[in-house]
Amino acid sequence: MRKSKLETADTRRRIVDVAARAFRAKGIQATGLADLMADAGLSHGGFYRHFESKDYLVAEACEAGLTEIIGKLETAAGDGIGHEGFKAIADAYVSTSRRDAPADGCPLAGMGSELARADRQTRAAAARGFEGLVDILARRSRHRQRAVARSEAVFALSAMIGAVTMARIVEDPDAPAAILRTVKEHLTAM
Amino acid sequence: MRKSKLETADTRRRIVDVAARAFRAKGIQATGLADLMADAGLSHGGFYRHFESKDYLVAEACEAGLTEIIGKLETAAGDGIGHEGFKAIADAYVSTSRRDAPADGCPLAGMGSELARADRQTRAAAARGFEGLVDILARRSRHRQRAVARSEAVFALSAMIGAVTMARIVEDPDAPAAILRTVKEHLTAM
DNA sequence: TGTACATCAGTGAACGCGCGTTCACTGATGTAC
DNA sequence: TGTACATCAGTGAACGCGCGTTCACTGATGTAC
Repeated sequence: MRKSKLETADTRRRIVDVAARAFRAKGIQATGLADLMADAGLSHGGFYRHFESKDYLVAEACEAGLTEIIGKLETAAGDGIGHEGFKAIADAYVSTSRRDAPADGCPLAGMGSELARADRQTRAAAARGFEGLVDILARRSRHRQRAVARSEAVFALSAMIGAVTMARIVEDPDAPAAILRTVKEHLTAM
Repeated sequence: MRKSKLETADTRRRIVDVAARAFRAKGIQATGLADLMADAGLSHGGFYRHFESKDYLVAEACEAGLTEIIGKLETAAGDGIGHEGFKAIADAYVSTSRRDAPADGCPLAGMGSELARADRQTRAAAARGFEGLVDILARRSRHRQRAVARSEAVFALSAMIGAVTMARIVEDPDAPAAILRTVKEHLTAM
């Protein structure tokens, strides 16, 4: 049953991908390894051929999810190097479609409060992702001074994360859209 | 062993209090009923004399935590009816001491991503709390028009929730304070 | 007000269940000659 | 290049554990007369 090195690497990648989606959509604790492995087309016993423990996978999945969303947002910004790009990123992040698809969204919004209690490696990955997001925003700020641009980016990103989190909690069908629209307006006016 | 109605009501209140603190600090799923009951000075078997299920307690604890934080923030605002009050609330919410004491903090920041996956009752309680927080901010806005004041409050609160969540994730000992400081500056400048 | 009985708050053992993790096994892949 | 053996990816059953929930029991409280 041994698989080739290529297949092995592919399997590992598949597990991380599936996990990155599931953790964002269902939460870290609520996602069992057996379900994860089944989604990746494997039985659960093989998990430990690829990862030392669930925690190690969590850290990698967190990193992968953040890399993915950063890529998507940069694509959304297009060649918008200036403030147009900033607005495009905010628009893409704080969107109803993203709210309704947490599996494809930002790990910081999808599993924020769980990340605060995760182990060091996972928190470090999340922190790097946060920095990355701050960066792609700051580079497109209206402000020339780096410190000011970064400061604005940290504020904007905090609002974006908070808004998407809240939009996913609120029950009333109109409320989430209202929260997202409101935050988006303030962000584009920055 | 039957207890008086007064004692019964007191026990129930104690369980909700203990739960409201534990859920914010350790997360909903990570908090077991047995631990909770032990913290309240009881054995776990008696839980179902007070609540139909864990989910019912979660909803009540969420409501209690939000009522508590709203009260604290109004106290922090003092008689600051105007914009001074707004700044005082932002200051109290986005503070290092609050970051380091999630049990006493805001449920929306402490268990945000778990709330997004909670049942209808809990999400409704969280939504009411969000509205309450928006209200105490909006009432102290610089803006006269109600709609504008509310819009500003939604944006500010989103940033506050996101900032505290992120400040709890980030590893580097200086970074959380930097995030909170940055967001606070932008909020007070609103 | 006093008595007899029903109620029920709290105890502690037990339940089934799903979790993360381990393990013996299989057989294709990788490697050494 | 071909052969013999070691490696190890994946399987599926099993592990101990802690979870939410149930239950028989206890005795003090509440209630009906």
